[in-house]
Amino acid sequence: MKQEQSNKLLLIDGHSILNRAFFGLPDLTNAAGQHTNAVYGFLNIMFKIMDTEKPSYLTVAFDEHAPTFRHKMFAEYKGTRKPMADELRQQVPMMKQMLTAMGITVISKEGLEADDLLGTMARLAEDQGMEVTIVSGDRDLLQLATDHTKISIPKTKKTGTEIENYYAADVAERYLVTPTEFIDVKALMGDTADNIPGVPGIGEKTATAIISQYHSIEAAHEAADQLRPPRAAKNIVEFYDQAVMSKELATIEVHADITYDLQAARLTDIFTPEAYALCKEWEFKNLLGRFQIQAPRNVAEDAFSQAEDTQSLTAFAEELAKGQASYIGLYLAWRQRSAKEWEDASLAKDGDGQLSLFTSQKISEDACQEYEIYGIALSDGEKSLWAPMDDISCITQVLEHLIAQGKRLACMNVKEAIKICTPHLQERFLHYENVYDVAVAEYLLQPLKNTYVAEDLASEYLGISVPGYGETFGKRSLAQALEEMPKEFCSYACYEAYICSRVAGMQWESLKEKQMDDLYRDVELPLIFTLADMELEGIVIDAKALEEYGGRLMGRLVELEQKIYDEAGEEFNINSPKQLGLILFEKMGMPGGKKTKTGYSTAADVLENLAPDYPIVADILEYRQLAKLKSTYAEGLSNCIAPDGRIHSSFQQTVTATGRISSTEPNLQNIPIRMELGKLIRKVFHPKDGFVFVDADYSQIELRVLSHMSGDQNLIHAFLQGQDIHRSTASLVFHTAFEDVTELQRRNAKAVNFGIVYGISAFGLSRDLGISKKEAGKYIDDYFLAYPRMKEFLDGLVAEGKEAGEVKTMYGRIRPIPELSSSNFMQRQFGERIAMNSPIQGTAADIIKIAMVHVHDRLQKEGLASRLLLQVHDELLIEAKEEELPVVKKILQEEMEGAAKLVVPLTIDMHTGYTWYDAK
DNA sequence: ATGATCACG
DNA sequence: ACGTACGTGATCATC
Repeated sequence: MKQEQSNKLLLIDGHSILNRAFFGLPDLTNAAGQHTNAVYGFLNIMFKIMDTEKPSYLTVAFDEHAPTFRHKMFAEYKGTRKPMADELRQQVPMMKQMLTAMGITVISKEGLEADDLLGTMARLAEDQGMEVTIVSGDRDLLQLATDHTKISIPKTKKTGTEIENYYAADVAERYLVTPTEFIDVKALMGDTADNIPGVPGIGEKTATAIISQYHSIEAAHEAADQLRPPRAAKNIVEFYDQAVMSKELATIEVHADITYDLQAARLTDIFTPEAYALCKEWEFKNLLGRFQIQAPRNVAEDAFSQAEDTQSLTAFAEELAKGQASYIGLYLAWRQRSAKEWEDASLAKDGDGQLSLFTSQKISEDACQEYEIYGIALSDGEKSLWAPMDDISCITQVLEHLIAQGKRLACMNVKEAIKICTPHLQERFLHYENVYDVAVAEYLLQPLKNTYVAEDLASEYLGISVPGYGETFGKRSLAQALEEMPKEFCSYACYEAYICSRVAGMQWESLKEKQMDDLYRDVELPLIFTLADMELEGIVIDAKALEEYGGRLMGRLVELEQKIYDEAGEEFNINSPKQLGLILFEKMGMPGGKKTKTGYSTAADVLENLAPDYPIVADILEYRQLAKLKSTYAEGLSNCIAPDGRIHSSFQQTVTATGRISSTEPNLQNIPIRMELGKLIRKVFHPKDGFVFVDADYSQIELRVLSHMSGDQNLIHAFLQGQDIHRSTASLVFHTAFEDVTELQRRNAKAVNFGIVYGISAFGLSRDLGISKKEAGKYIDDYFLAYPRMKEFLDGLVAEGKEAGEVKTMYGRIRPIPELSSSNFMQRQFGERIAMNSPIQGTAADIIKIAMVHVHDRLQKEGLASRLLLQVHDELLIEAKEEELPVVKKILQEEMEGAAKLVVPLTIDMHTGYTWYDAK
């Protein structure tokens, strides 16, 4: 950023602004669990002022010891003096680190408050003819305002940050006293937060009135007999010494004994690579745009060579193969066609008879049909190379060659590489041993990150800054980027390969340190292959049946819509919660269950309470249900059917905080089952000809995991006896003989069991059961009496979470919990529930992942045609060849139940059928 | 882009 | 005094 020459000095009251930012912004944390909101807010305020002021000099002043600046900070915070919040304290050194990285002068001095530093520097600078701006959230600084020193006070408002500016004249206008007199006003009225006693009985109004007339405490004292409120007059005399002392305390030092080298505070470019790296690390994505940094040159640009043809690529690859590097970074560029493009392609080809290209058979023969390949980047951790290439066989040739040399391929997305490189019927040349997924490994180390991209890894592991895809290419697709910015594209691809190759080894060491190397090697990495095959396989959908289903919904929806309009007396958008709320609660005057920030809540549980009294509500509920089924499932699924007649959902391995996998485009993990009408959707999921579905789901896996991890004998006993677990809980909690447990008792006990797994809270349980919080609390107490080890275990998890900042599953998967160190009670409470839930949910997730890998590998090893298609958290769906049915069932039973050795047995329920509906 | 709602485990 | 059950993703409306 080019600085205009000016004689402007910007001074920032560091702690004050940091504090402002901290309380003005919601708690932000980065993936590493660091709190960042204050630093982020500070930078925003600083940039905003710099943009308008364009100063040539800048200095930030801090108090020497953070706790000594306690004062005004918490004055606005209910007047109580708490220790500085931990989340804020942590950010003080971070802020200084950022400022230092930006080359900004940071000043602090033992025994001096920031106020005194600011005052002194301002005077020094003004004496040298500078224009000074002091930024602070503290109005006490107004006493420093002159004709050449401006006090800027940022205000965080809804619309953004607004800044109030005060020169001496502005102070006089706003407060009716001069900046110097402002001291006397404060001395009279006092300030508890600052330990300034003031004069009793004199508040802001009286103080201002007195000083604006007499201009100083001394003068007011002399004229005490004329002072207006008699009580003030009396007290000014009686407490005169105290008033004088207060004035001394309130006065900011402007001649402090410091050396301040103005020239050293001259601004150069603050957008340095170091600052950029910090912005990346702390995830200040909005600020990155301010940095002009292009691909940094510290990775030796000239090391990148560009190959135009396959031959030179092969030559380079051979060269790489001879090298010593144990990891070869790999970056495959691909673009998955959208459903729309498939549609267009099919239509276009329809006329000239090439539709067969997109039939199911063709695709299963050569899954690469799905991709457009643009090229490949390779790196050995020193040199990198990008080779444009659209023929997958050239790529596989090179990779096979590298693998034959014993190299390991490290890349950002092994699953896609597998899908691209491994046509179904060919023997797979990518194996567990010769690939390494940098993103999946990073997910284990930092499971809370939103994205796993090379540039973040570069700054974390290598300390270098690389622009992200969007920074260079904006919203361009890969194809557009390659077309319009070939040079940058080359650089980008090369960097990605370079980073993967460099990071892999370091990351592996981190995994070992954190004792997650086994988890990675034995579970997550093999799982990549399992998921790739599941995605390639897809699941057959009966498109016609799906359309009929949608049609049926449509018919009823039209009826309901009209009925609702009639009942409401007008037409409106039933899908709009806002409009619906107005109709129900204002126009029709229903008793307002008020909720949500934006207005009335119209959520199902609210409407259900109204349904018995208002027929329209029942219709709306039915309408909602049908609309959901139609848009999300009937239409949503239909849009995802590939030309092969199947749906190829994506399974995400780096998304959830607990270690579960998730499913997208479409989500096949939330297909309706609870309501019969929704469950019917499952009839459109078919096995292919000659195959049959086998669906196996774990029975109570989370409670079994809990019984194992807690070691509670009562829970273990129930599982060992094969008892109905909710009935058993009811029996123990309600002191009822097992056989005499009522349905209601069982239902309540079931809710309690859920509560335990979720991280119990009386409120949550009471809401779920529709009972009072007190009753719910009693249930919980009784539960812990019945299961003595359970409280100990759950408290232990919370303690562990607080101690280590993270909790672990049985297999060592970690879940950081920054919420536990929050000063916000609710946040902390949330953290405690996470600490209780994550090890349980996560261990169950680990176990089914192990089962998936084992099932997948056995199907493969035993040469079966049956395939694993879906995972739904505690359930696996297999498409089994009919002849293989017995062996498939055996495999499922053995591998799912044998996936973990717990003190209680793991059991599954299994069903077969010719639709997913029938297999449940 | 965000919030509300609702589908699943 | 506060205001909550844990984990996801898709859709629609609204900003």
